[in-house]
Amino acid sequence: MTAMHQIKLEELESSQSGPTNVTRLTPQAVSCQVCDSIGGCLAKDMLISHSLPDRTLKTNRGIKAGEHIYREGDSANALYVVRSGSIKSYLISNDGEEQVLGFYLPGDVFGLDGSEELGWMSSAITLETATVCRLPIDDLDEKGISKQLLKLTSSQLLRDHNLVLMLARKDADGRLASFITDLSRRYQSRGYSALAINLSMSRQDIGNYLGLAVETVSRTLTRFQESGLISVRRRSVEIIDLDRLKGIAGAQAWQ
Amino acid sequence: MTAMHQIKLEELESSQSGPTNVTRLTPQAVSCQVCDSIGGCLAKDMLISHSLPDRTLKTNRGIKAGEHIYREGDSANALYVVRSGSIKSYLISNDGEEQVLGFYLPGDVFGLDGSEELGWMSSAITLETATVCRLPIDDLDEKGISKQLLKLTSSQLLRDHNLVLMLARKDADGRLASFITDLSRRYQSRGYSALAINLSMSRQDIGNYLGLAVETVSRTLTRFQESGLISVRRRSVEIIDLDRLKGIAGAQAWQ
DNA sequence: CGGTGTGTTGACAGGTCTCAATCAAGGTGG
DNA sequence: CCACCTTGATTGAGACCTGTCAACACACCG
Repeated sequence: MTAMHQIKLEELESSQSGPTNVTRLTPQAVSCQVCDSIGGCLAKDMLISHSLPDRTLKTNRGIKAGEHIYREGDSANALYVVRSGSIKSYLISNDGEEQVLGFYLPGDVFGLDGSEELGWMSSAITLETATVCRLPIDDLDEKGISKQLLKLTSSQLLRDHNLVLMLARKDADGRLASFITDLSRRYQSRGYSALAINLSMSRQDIGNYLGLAVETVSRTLTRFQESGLISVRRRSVEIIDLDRLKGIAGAQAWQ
Repeated sequence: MTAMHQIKLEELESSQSGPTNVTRLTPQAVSCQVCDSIGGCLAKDMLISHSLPDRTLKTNRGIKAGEHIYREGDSANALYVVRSGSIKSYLISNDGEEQVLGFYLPGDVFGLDGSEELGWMSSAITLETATVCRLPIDDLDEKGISKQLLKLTSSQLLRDHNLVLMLARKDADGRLASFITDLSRRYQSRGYSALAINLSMSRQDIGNYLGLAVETVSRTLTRFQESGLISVRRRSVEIIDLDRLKGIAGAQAWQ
């Protein structure tokens, strides 16, 4: 299982060690200290506050779109932080259907839903070229880190609870409005524009995530546009009336 | 915040220190070693494998129905294990609506969705007279326990993912069938009957949990009965055709 | 006995899914 | 360079499931 990841990383390295890597300014793996991540990094805070060795955090650059970071069942021996790009988390139910569980943006921690013994409960795949940092579990097993770990996992649980709240209580309009305003909020908190969003996921993925048919996603977005809420052209969404959109989004769990 | 719990426990103690407690064979707080819990106890395994002090685990007996174990926002300074009875976990969205997140049966660990800093993300309330064990976080912060912690939290995440899967992909029949077969499976694994279930939660709670109107819950259960799948009379459910019920329940995440 | 909370049953409207066709964009090979 | 195919996204029509509103039945309890 560990070998699988190693192979993946080696493939990446070799695929990047062509004539092009002469122009690369940063090596494939960089240390935490020199990370230029915008908007802070949970992992960095965690490492610094526990003065863990710098080797703990390795960054893998340029993972191509559609590559897996880990797969369901792999022995979960690390946590990950998104540095650039976006990641889709999903599971395959025992009847073979996919269920999208969430999307991770730069700064997000993912990979918490697994253990060495039971393996990961989900798979993680890049939606576009991405950079992720890897924190091996073995390096995290220091005294005093349990509380940090519970803080991370409870953030993930809050995320899931918001999804449950959405699926259980909202109609298609509320779900799409929540989805868009959530992306807007998260991008803004990372220093990006709050109103110009470039979707990295397909309508299929959005519908799957929100428990809606693709047709409903498409129709609802069109109706939002006709109502002057947003302007949408394929993967690019511009928010025109954020306040009204938030109103339609409605309830969420207290953050 | 911690005071709130202390008060609650003291109230419990005093409310039980009447003439009746003469007949009680066990004290209000018992140690982990003498626990007669059926079907194993995750907490016990955890304590023993890390040889934590016995004082770590205290049991609170006879919490009355409708009492809170903890509330949203309280500083999360402990994990809990159900010893008897059943617990409902829920949150209040920022528009004041309740969302039920899950039900915990004897042996289940709950209270993982919180941190000292951010507080609990949900509330936990007893659905009937219950006994729970309390594991203070401070006592869990030993070297080598991170993996155990991740195993517990990933179990909780699997639970949530199954709920998401259900809400996103299943119709009313599938949700109710899943709900019943899940209870059946969990009761069986704890040594209880797999076919005779006594629901501790109201139709309201079930509907809220499954994202359905109470009327739909009622109607669906009636239809299940008419189809010879189950026999239902108020809170007691008898499973007649478990295989067919599992067929209707359909997909779930791999356990 | 009435009151209250809980659960059941009925009628109806409406939102969403399914099935289908069409359109736009990108890639491939001749 | 263009025809062709593939994939993703949009739009339309109809059926069906589920929510809403309402009335009623049942158990529990003062």
